[in-house]
Amino acid sequence: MITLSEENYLKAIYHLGKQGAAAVSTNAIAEKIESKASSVTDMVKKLADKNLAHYIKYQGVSLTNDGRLAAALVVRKHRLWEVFLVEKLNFSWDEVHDVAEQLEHIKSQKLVNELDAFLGFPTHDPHGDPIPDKDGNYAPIKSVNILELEIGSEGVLSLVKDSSDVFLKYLNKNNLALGDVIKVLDFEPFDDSVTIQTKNKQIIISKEVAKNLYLSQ
Amino acid sequence: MITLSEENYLKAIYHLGKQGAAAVSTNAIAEKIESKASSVTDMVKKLADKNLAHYIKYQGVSLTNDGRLAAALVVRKHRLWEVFLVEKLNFSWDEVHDVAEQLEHIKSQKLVNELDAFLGFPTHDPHGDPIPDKDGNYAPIKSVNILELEIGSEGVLSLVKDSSDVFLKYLNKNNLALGDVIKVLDFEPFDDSVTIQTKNKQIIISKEVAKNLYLSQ
DNA sequence: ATATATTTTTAGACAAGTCTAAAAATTATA
DNA sequence: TATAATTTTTAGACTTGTCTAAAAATATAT
Ligand SMILES: [Mn+2]
Ligand SMILES: [Mn+2]
Ligand SMILES: [Mn+2]
Ligand SMILES: [Mn+2]
Repeated sequence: MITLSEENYLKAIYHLGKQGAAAVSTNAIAEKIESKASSVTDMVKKLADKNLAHYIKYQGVSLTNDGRLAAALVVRKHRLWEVFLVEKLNFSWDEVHDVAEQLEHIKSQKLVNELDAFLGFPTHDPHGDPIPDKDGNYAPIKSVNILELEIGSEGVLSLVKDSSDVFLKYLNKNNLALGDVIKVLDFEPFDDSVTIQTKNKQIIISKEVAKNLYLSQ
Repeated sequence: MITLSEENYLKAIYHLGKQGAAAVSTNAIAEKIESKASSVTDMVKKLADKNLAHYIKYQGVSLTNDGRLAAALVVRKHRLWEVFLVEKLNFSWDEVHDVAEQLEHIKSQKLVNELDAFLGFPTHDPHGDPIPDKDGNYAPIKSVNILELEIGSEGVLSLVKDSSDVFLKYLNKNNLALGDVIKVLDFEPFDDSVTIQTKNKQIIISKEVAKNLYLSQ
């Protein structure tokens, strides 16, 4: 049995492991999970004892196959619940995260799979993140960050990397939503801001914002 | 903030308080919650400290208004989730309890109220139990136990008091479900068993079974 | 290569929730 | 009403998950 706390650590390691090196550092986990390095060390030992993580003192952590599957299944639940909240319960995309953080820990195979079916087997959550299947797999992400595009190129906004409500409210305020067609008009060398066009309107977005927007096609 | 454990104790006291005396005994709570009397004593002190329960040493426990509302809201969530699982996710009535035990602790006002609306403001759960509203109130139960009826009287099965999967599977096996029209044909004095008719079929049910079946109209 | 800064681990403490065993209070019985 | 049985509480211990402060290891900079 994997506890709620263990699940949160597995998920943190899973996410940190994606965007970076093979081994994840104690401090990185502590920051992500808003705890302290010493707590992470303790927990990581437990995960290693349960064969969910590889751990070498001072060398960082990585997930075993079992650990990665367990983490992916938590992420699967998180994202399916987010879809449920938005599609069925009138939540907006900036309201779902905290509730999904609770719902992702509910233990019931049948519940997850029936929920998946009820939602029509969605492939992405309301923020464009892919939903792992029961084996923890998902289709590779094909969208590319705005900063890597050429001037004049166009695409559909299909993933926002930051799912914090502050960022999502910013997007709401600027009338930007998943599915919008966006055209890159200019890159400003001074501050790396980007001018984009969407819905016949031009707006300038900062580098920090651009870093979180991914277009496809 | 009320913890998960505190919610479970509140619920136990709430349920025990209904079908009996004003003050609930330590042992009764321990049995219901499958813990030990000493654990109950500890927890009950905490509930009293938080003004959720009235507690006098050796004299038992009862809920304050705050405690009763908190308990009713947990019960509300439990029953709404049971309806969701049966109506939307193809669970049968003997599969919902354990999952609802987890879901009832999810904290989100919006979630509960949107779920309620999504389900069409149901008044009863899949076992016929009433669903409290946001103020913890529900319409008084008007159904009456089979053992209290006269021979020849007829009614609709509208509440099963025992929601354990063993009992519900027994009902499934005997093709008895909520909404069935049932007629009382005979009471056997020897063992208090009851002969009933439903769907043009006669069956004999034991006293233990009859105690859990409530008919309305 | 050595000294300094940073990261990570260890040691020890604490809160929540639980348990067993013993003591105290209440209730039942003779 | 005195004694026995039962219930409830207390005392002390244990687990999980967390923290702070100090020690140890690793990384960085001269
Ligand atoms: Mn999320
Ligand atoms: Mn998301
Ligand atoms: Mn139930
Ligand atoms: Mn029920």
